Amino acid sequence: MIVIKVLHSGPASSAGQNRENIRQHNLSIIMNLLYKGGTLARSQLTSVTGLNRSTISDLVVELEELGIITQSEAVTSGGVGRPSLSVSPSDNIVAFAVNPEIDATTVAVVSLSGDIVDKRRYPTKIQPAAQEAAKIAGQLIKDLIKDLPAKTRIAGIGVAVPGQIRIDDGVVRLAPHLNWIEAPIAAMIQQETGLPTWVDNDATVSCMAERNFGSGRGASHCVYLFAGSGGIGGGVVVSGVQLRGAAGYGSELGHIQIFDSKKTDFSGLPGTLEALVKRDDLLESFKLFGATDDELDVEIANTKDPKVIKLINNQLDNLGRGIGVLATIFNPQIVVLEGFLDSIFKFNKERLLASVHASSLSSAHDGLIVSSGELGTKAVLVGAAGLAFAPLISNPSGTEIYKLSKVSA
Amino acid sequence: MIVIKVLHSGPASSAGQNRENIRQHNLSIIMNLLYKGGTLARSQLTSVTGLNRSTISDLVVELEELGIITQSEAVTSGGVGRPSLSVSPSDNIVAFAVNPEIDATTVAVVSLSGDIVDKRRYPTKIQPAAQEAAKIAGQLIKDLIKDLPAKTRIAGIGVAVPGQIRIDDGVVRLAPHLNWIEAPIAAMIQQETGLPTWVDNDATVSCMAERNFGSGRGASHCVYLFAGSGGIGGGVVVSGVQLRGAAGYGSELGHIQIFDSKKTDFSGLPGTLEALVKRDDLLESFKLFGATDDELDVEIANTKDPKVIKLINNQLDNLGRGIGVLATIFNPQIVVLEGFLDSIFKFNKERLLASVHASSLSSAHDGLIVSSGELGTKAVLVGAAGLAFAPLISNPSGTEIYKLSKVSA
DNA sequence: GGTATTTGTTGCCTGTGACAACAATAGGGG
DNA sequence: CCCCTATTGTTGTCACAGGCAACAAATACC
Repeated sequence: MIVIKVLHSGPASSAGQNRENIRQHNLSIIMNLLYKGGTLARSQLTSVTGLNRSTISDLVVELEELGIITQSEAVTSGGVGRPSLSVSPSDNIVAFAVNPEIDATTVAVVSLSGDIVDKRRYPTKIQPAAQEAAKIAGQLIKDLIKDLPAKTRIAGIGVAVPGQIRIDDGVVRLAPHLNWIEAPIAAMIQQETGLPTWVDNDATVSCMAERNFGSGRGASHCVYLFAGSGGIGGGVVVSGVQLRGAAGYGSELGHIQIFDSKKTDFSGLPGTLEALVKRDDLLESFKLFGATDDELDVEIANTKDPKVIKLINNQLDNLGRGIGVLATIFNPQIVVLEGFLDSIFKFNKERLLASVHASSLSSAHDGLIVSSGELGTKAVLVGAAGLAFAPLISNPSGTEIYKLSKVSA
Repeated sequence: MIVIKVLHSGPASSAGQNRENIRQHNLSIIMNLLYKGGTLARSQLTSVTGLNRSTISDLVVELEELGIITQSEAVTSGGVGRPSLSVSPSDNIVAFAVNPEIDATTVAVVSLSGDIVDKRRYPTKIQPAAQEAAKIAGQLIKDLIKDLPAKTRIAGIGVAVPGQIRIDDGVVRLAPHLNWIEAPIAAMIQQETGLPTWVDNDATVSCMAERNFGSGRGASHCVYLFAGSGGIGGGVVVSGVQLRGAAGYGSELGHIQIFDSKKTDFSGLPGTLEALVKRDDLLESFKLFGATDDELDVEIANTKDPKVIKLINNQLDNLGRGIGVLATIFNPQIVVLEGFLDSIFKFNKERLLASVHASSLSSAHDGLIVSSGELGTKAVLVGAAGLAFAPLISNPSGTEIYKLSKVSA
């Protein structure tokens, strides 16, 4: 039996545990392991959960009957004794991931095992209004459904928005780059499709994706920094749980003030990480306006211009300071960098690490890993889909899953 | 039944829940509620936990037989129907709190309900070595035991140290002001007393005390900032759980860099909160070397010297910036200030709040409460005792409690 | 004093995981 | 090739803990 170390803090919830909760909890534990781990042997489930063989058997059969996992005799090879059955998340369960951006809205079909099955991107000339984005998403989802096998079932829709989200009711409080204010995007998309929809911040869901499937796999404490055309977003995992804050507006890591500078970020705050590590500054130095992240990445990797190098180094120093502050606060196992932050990191890793070390206590940065994201642009889509899978994972037997016909409008 | 909202993050632990765990969990839930809430009616326990009346009855009887709670017919008055029985943590269960400081080592007897029953302070001319502090603590504990009722039972010893702690083995990695390095203080005190001993950072335990019994009562997200002669320490509660970091060295909030300044803190980092909000600077301006926090508090409240006021205002601006950064990251319900940070806060609350607002997004500081600590110097002792109560609370039926004779050496 | 309301108590029921025994399947050694 | 060991799946039984219903107890209100 795994001993749960609870030191001083006590249970997070005050809810009592009754019999139904146990079953639900144990089903959830298994789904969670399968979601993050992909295919696992039943014997592994037994040893990791500490539950009895017969109990695992019972639980797995129930999940199989619910149609959300599959069992196979796929030989895992090796070892004495009777080979254990393999258990996998069902390929037939998918979620839609929606990501509205300034210049396009993207929708992906993501399987329960975390793979992107299909993807559509709908470019827009200017940033879409919320209602417009919802319409685009609805249409793309209907298009995508046509190509899905008939037996596919849908967990729901997850939306990743670059802005501040009230996750309780799925309203975008403020998305400055999209120019959305108090936009009930979840309700709008639900209206278009008839499918249950959840929303969260893009960096937050990307963080969870990297934690579950990418560089941060298995980390209990993980800091994620993402930078694209919309500034710097951040996500944090603390003790395995996403940091959201009391009202859900936490982990705005781009907006922490680290220097005296009068340079302001998009929200008007001076001296913040986002103000001092700016993608636009790099684009300007390259005279590369409107470039994609990939193009910028190549430029950075190949530059020999001393002025540009000086700029990059300066940004690395500033980024290192920001990471140092976050390391001092969170003492994470890993800091994951994505977007052009990763590009400049790869340009001169030593410089960034030196800056991190100069900006934090040794206890905080000893053993700290700074790493590129593994998932790249997939992170935000896989993470958004995770929003829709969450209810299914936390309550497998009590969560509805929908047939394709639910949407055929 | 209370619905536990688990969004996207999944269970923190992968351990399965078997029958024993349920019982333990439910006993723990009740102990946790009683520890934080003091006396509660059985009917309250029923409604808060969502468990059945008969189940609560069963659980409470078991806890009573274990001798860690008491039931009484104390009338809570009011309301129709049969009056509910009152349930309270037993007064006979205590823990010892040890707090080694530069100029003295303090030991307190703290009851399970969070009251300080007795206290001894042993002044030292210079900072004590770890072994010396352990000896002092051992002696004070033996002295305190003489005055305790014979029926008293001891949960253990909690030690709060101003430094970086490896909580797994109770070793102080580094306590700069005490000049301790790799000091196994838990083992030393356990050796002196024969009682199980836990150690943690002083600000961390104080934070938990304020969260459980003080200004932060009931907050799911709470930031705590403490400043004494040993610089600025911090603690954070995230989703009801203390932030510790991967290796346990997190929440060093005094060491976050917020400005360009070349002023360094005690650890040598420039531009940190601790470097820019310095107690010594105030003492110097008052020519009040070696003053206590209480004396300093009075001086600050009554000062009319423009130069001093300018200094205080400057510190308030810096402190506000630090709080702004933390609010942006954590989006807490409350920020609790203790020590001279509280003194300058009371001197000009508006100025501090203005600085916080200027240094954070409105989403992060909307509804944010900045507050003085309620517990004052008691916080660190009550919090340290909480370390010793933690095992008892998380596993009431499986944790040993000790008689006084265990220590009589 | 009667009624409604709330809570404690008791006995019984049910769901769920543990456990033991057996079967199945693998590798290794003679 | 057979036997032994090791591991895992399966099945039936058991025990435990919480739910539930009925009743008793204690209060407020009319």
